[in-house]
Amino acid sequence: MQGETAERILKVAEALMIERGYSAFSYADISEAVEIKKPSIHHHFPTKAGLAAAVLRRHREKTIEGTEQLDRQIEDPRKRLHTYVQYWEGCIRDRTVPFCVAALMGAELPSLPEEVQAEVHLHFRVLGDWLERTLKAGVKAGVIQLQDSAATEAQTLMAVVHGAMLSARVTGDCEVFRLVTGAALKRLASTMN
Amino acid sequence: MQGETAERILKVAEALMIERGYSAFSYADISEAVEIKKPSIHHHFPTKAGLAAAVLRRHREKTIEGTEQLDRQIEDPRKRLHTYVQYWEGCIRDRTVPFCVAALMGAELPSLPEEVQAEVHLHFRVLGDWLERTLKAGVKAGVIQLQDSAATEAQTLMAVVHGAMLSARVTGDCEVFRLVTGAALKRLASTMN
DNA sequence: GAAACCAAACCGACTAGTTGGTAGTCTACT
DNA sequence: AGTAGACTACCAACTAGTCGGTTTGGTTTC
Repeated sequence: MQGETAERILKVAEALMIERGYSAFSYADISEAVEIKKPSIHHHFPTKAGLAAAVLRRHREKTIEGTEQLDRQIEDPRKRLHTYVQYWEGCIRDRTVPFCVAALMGAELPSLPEEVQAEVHLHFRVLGDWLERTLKAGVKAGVIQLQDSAATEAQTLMAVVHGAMLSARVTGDCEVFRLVTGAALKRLASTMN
Repeated sequence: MQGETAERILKVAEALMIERGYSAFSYADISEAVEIKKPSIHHHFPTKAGLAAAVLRRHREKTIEGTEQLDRQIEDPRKRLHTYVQYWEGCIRDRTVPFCVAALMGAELPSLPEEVQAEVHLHFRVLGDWLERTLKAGVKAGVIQLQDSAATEAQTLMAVVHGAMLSARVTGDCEVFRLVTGAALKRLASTMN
């Protein structure tokens, strides 16, 4: 769909958005990192809102791709959730992706352009749906037990992951993420497992 | 400690920070809302970083005051936690304080001035400590049961609250906050209660 | 195979508006 | 007289975005 430069811009923009949020990153920052002049960025992404929306679209597509891969490759739904959480643990630990872009944009939601807001909404729905489906599959397979509705438990898991991310960012220590998400997953495990 | 105008500036600044985050609010915005010219704000708060730090300091003091009041007025530690969560539920529902300033600043942490970062760190420590103390008191009183260390459960509760706040902001619906935090508190309740 | 053409990529120079912050002045109250 | 609070008038730096023009690589046409 798009060239190599556009891809590099998207990657840098994502990193900057994760580090600083929407309003604290600028085309000048990207210009420096990509080693391309500012107007050239506008050539690829005419507006900042469009660029941010593109970053989130790409992130959502990767999320969908990733979860579908988990669905295919791992039979046990409980292990799928475990792998999903471990993925984030790795990203936070090695500081490559220390936060979820969509979650960060969610925190800033009211001040975002509508087109960006829409992408954030979509990501939360997509992720919530996958978690709920996976929890239900786990119950069916007898490896997960729920104390509330699957919808509520899915929202809880999402909240725990996002909240633990936040705590990890603030403390600068991935350990709190590991402990908190680990406890949440343990609680979902069926007793006979 | 400070005059009435300074207090009004702090209130408006807090509201703006909650709505937009650190870098997306400006002295011009405050100027408009407080109906005072921009340089007059600098008279009270010379730098933006100092103003933000003051907002967080005030927020932390109110948090400490509030939790101490809970400790005094409510005997049952489980009910103290319940009241704490209900307080936020009310704030989110009536849209007066739809998010925790410190949590939002935490999300933006890497791009914040050091003096603001320090205040964010403090808030997370203060809140985490109170939650842990209260959980331990609940165990002692036999109204709370823990499946992990008090420290981990405290961090979990904090993560759940922050994550649920985020989901409520993104969905624009307080209900998800109620459901998720409600489930978390229910899980802590001792069986014989 | 060279000439002509084209679209995409790129860039220097610029705009209008905003940012946090400063200097100096005026006024009201102690 | 001194001080706190507010003001007008600035500033340099930065913001997203525009303009017109150049370079580039590939495709068509003769």
